[in-house]
Amino acid sequence: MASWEDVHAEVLRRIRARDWAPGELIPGEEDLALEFGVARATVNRALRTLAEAGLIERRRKAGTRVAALPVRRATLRIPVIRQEVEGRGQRYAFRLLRREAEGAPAPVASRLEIEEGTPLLRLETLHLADGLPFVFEERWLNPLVLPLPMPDFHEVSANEWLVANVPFLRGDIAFSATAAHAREAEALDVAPGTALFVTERTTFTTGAPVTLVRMVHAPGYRLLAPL
Amino acid sequence: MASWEDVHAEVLRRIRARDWAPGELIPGEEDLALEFGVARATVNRALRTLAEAGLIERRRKAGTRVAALPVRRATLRIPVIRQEVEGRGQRYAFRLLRREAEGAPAPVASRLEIEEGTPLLRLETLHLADGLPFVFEERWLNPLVLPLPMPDFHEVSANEWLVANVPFLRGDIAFSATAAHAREAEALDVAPGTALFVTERTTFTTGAPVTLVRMVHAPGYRLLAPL
DNA sequence: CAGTGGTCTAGACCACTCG
DNA sequence: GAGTGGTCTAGACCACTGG
Repeated sequence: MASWEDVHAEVLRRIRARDWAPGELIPGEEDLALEFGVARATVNRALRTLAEAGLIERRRKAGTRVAALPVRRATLRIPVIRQEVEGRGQRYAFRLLRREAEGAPAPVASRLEIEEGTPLLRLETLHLADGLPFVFEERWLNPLVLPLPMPDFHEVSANEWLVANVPFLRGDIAFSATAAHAREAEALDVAPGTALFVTERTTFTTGAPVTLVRMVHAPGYRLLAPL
Repeated sequence: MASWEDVHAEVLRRIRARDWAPGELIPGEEDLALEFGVARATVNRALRTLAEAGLIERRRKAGTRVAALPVRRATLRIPVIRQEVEGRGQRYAFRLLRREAEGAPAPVASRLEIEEGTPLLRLETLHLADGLPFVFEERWLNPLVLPLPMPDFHEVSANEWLVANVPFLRGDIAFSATAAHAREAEALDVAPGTALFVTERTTFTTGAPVTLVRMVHAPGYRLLAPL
């Protein structure tokens, strides 16, 4: 009866039971430590975890309050595609459809924060699950930041090689819906205009972009996260 | 030069610089504490944070390894729709389009883990940003778990009232793409078949379901998260 | 300027799991 | 069985910020 998880559970219970209402100030760490018979550090750990989950808000001097409108946080796990496919019990394979040097077109340059026309490596890859199209990937790579030797991406997918070999400092990921255009429709073997789920990622190292990738998923794809 | 964030930064640097390669065992907490001149608890905090981010893997007795294929974790912030709209600097409004008691159809019953035909409250809401359709929401509510007095959802949106008034134990959130069917197309004022981004959430308290909600976003919607 | 959370320390015991 | 991470404690100092 003295672990931070016990404290966490009890505080959570009181919030849910509305013993402590939304917006209300709850007792300080010192008081709770005394009440639960634990060290203050233990209470701190429990409350910090609750704050990270968005359920309470903490400010020095002002104390700790139950969040009025808790902003839920969901954590997405983003594995490499091979692991995602194998995790479903399916056989993974991929085909490199295209690989060529090309100057950055305007929309790509803008997203990667570089000049239009900067030399990039353009890859198109089709990922397969049990032999069926799973994801169509269109990728722009900055050759300047890639460690050598760089593979030709026929043996190892760019997706996996990058994750294992090119660290990045910052990046973002965006999800959206799109109507399949001709090339995507052909690759995924669906009718043009089909509604598809899209994942786009940009990553950067210090100052320089690493890659921009757009992954268009086969119909029926769902991205699921616990709340 | 002695905070857990310093240790965190230095370990991260070594991983990125490949001083410690993927899959490799790194020194134990005791050793690192000695090297950095801090207490073991400080090292522990730094390494625990890195493990939560998926960059290292820790096991008792086995030690700590650099993740071979780091499974990136992205944290999504999921605010209520009003906050999302206002956060864009737009004016929020909503219209309750439908509100009626109805038995759970099979797909809904299945997702909520209840019997088909169980009495539920069905709501349809259109959320507006600057007067334009933003999200079309179709919601199934379990009236049994709702605290009284229950509003009629004309003044307060179900979205917001639930977040503030009905705690839940577990739930999940899923994202996908869909082709707008007739009712969604009409509500959002788009052509039927338009590719739209969909968010679906289910939430449960102890044993009982709280709500199932499907939110169809207007075209162009992107869900963005830092990596 | 004083109260609250944020963090650090040194030491200890425990839990898990590899060999 | 022994080594490693997981956690707890008691005490201390610090940083931020509200009144």
